[in-house]
Amino acid sequence: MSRSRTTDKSPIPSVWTREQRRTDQPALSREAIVREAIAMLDAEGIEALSMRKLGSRLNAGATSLYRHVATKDELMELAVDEVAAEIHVPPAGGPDWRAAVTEAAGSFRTTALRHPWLTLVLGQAGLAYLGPNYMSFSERLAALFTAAGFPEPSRAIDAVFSYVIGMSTTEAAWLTTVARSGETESDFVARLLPAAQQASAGYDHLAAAGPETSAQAADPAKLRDDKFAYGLEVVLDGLALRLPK
Amino acid sequence: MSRSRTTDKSPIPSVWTREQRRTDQPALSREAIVREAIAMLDAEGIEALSMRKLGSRLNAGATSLYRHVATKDELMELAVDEVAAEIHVPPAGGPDWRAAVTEAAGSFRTTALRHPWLTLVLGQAGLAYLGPNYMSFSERLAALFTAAGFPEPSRAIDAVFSYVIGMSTTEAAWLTTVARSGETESDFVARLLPAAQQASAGYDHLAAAGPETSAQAADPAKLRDDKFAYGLEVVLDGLALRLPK
DNA sequence: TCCGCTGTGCGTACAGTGTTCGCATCGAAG
DNA sequence: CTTCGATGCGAACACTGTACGCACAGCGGA
Repeated sequence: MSRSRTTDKSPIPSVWTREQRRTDQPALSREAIVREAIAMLDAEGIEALSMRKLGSRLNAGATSLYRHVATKDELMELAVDEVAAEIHVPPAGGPDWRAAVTEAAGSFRTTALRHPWLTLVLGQAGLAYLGPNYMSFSERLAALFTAAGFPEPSRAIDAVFSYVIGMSTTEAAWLTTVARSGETESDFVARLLPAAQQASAGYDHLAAAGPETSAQAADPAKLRDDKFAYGLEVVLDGLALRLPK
Repeated sequence: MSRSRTTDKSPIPSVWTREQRRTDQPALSREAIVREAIAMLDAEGIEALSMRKLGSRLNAGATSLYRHVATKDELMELAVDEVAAEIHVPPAGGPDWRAAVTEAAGSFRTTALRHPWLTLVLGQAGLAYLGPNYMSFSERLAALFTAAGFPEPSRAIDAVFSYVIGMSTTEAAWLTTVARSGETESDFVARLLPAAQQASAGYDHLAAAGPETSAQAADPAKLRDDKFAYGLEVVLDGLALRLPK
């Protein structure tokens, strides 16, 4: 049933078969494990990832994974760092620092929404930000903000990216709940609307201020984009005031 | 071993004994369960909470809890809402909206740091923000921002509190890792310093911009306070620009 | 050719987890 | 006294992460 790399005590040990194995079933390796884990996390969510399922996806036993990864937590940190490589940060020194930061922030957000488990792990993670890709992400940010002329670049970065992380976390949680419902975001919003309105009955200011009008159920994704952009502009405006003129 | 409300088929059923039971061992109730769950979460962290342990803490079997709570996830949402009541929001209409928002933001942060599992659950939560306490928290915020004169109060709230949530999540994750180490924050920082410096070797801007100088290991808590306050000022400055003058 | 050695896979097992089910018990209502 | 709905709970199910020890493959040296 469970078969390892060798099909069955290969009768004719030739270079061909061995080559084929190498590419066809690339053995168990840290990279392959992390890659497959990310695929599972993206497809089925964080609570669906178990070492046993991951193992059988790789045609391996669950405990074989532990030869390449110390623990499941470590695997999660590796996954975080792998995904951190997807975040794009424009080169430092460009003419328009706001555009560059906006690009980096947006790239973080889309990455976090593409991998909705990212923020969850970041919220638990021991020291996920010590991984090479996350470090290089931080380094490029530092370069960007330093070149922009901020006297305390790390404080500026923390301000912007705390906002970005907070918003992305909230959005990712929302999208996960939507996904679990099996509906489209619009349908889910429409179905949730009465409950939300009932829950906010008696809260005058919430009802007046809230965006829970049915007109906006039309394109919730655009609404989220706008909300993110708005808050980001707010933070960047606040930061601009601190730039030595 | 495990004993229920009745000590042992009480021989003399009197009002006294019954009264005593009522107050002494307040039976299993949703409130008691949630309260004890929060105590466990605060004391031992989110991964230490299991239905069995919680049950035995309440002198009850694990499965008895399910009479009062549908599922563990639901219990977590109840815990979140319970804790949301601790967040203080000043009354709307005061003369200094910045001070009021600063107070609310700070109260959210200290609550999140007092219950480091809060942000974790918020990041997973289906619709935790529909609980009564969280709703009333949102309502008071809406009142505050509306009275301050913001044309789009919900956007302003989202901007500020995305920042607050992001920063609090990061801090809570950090504090959890520190707590797991069993050391004080200062000691942990000191011990981590060489590793961090080695990890950032070769990253020029990180080394220059980062706060990883040993001088600051002295009072890390104050450093965090300052960082939070700084970012909050940034966001509030950006928001102030949008206030109709 | 054989011998060990090292690295890798995995079957088994352990101590837990959330949750379901059916039975026992109990206080109050009729 | 009987009946009934609410409550507690022991046993069980299907999982989980992971430690341990055995099996075997490939390899460098004798």
